Amino acid sequence: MGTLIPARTLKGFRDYLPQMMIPRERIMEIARRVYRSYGFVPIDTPALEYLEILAGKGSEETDKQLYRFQDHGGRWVALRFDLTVPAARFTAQHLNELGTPFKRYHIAPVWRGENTQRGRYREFVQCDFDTIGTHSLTSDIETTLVIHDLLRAIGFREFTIRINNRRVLNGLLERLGLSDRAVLILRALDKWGKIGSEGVKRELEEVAGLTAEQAAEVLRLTEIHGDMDEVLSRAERLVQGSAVGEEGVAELREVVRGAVAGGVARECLIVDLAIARGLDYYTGTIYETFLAALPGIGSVCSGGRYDNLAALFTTQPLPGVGASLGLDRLLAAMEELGMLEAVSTTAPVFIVFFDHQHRDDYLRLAAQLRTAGLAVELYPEPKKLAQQLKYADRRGHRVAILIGEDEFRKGVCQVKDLKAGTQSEVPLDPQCSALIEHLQRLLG
RNA sequence: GUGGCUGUAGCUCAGCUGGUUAGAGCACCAGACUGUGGAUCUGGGUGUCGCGGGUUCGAAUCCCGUCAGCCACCCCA
Repeated sequence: MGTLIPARTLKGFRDYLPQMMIPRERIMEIARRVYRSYGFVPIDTPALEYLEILAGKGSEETDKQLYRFQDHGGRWVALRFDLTVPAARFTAQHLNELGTPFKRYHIAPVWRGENTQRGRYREFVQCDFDTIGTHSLTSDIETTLVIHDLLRAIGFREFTIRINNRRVLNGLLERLGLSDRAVLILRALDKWGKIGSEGVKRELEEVAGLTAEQAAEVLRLTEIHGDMDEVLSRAERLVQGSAVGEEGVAELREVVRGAVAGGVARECLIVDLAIARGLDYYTGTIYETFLAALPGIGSVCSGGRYDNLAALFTTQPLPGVGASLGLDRLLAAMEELGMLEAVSTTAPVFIVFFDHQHRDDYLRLAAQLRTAGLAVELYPEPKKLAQQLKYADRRGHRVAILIGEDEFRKGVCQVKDLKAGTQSEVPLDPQCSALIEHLQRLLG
């Protein structure tokens, strides 16, 4: 008798049980459907890349979080920490076959060796979509529309897409002569929602070394709230004199107007001059999306515009814009909000197994129903009826079909609605057309 | 990565300052009910007290280490 190996998973890595995997796949399917409805096309890339492809591409922080090691051939390799850098490499490598603008989506796991927390894992799935190879703000607008459609399709009504433009921030900092400290300032500013004006002011002065007057100027960004048009005009005054800043405000105005014209509900869209996060490569529009019911979990869909994604891989400039839905974080939120139905079956129809003599009949019936597009599970053995029904009920099957000796003799079947508890007798013709019709009506 | 909290049954937890065979509710399994689930009743504990070591006559309880989860920082999806 050997020693058992403890069954366990690594910190930040998880198993997915059916009741988790079913909604997970459902959301991935929704994301695919929404992306495709805008003409985005799927791609995939390897999980593992040459280290030099990934190292130093995000921020200092993502560099630290990079899983890296030598492979069996002595090559230095790393697991991708996002899908954007691999997309840059991919686009540079296949540019001639792709042509621009290139709209791709990519749903795949990424890895970051950081400390874990609720909604924060070391392996998680991102659902990216990007439009590469165009400067047009139409694509920024479309990105907003996709985020909006996506969250609505998943079932959210109350969420806010916070939108800003890096140029607005850069313009303001330029005007204040603080461009060299942009990173520190944006980092401090970004904490506003958490530590408040006083906290940000302190950090601006102590960490970024701003004077009290400069800090106050920067903080004015956070004081601008309310109506979008009002926010935009005030932003305009704030950056007055800076060409970059004025350009940023103009872009922001155009994107917001376009998004509303394209169908984004006004209450879902907020111009928030204080959002600054995102990886260092963003240069224009930036997006963050928060759930009204659970803002604490962080942004569930972030992104932005970058001027030159693939500068390190090709001399050809490749601007682009896109965003990424954090599937695992979103699911953690939905679980906390009780939005996940406890279903652990993928087949709405359940066939009770009465009698071994009739196995072929059950198999034939199941096949006919599947041909009609219905997902059907046949219980594998003639256990007690009560147990089979209990099993079907627990799993979340919607209807059970009962055919025993009596039914076979009469040429009918019992169709039991497991949710309503009602049952009706349906004739069994050779094509099962009456049954199929009945089931389709029952299942909507 | 830094600091803190937690870890007892499938789940939520109780188990006082160390003391005999480790408990509750829910869930689960079996039966009452060999053709009707969610209800009721009866029966069943389903457990390496996360793991390893130490202190002790004796450890779920105290100490150290480790693994994991959570919280804050950091950063981010």
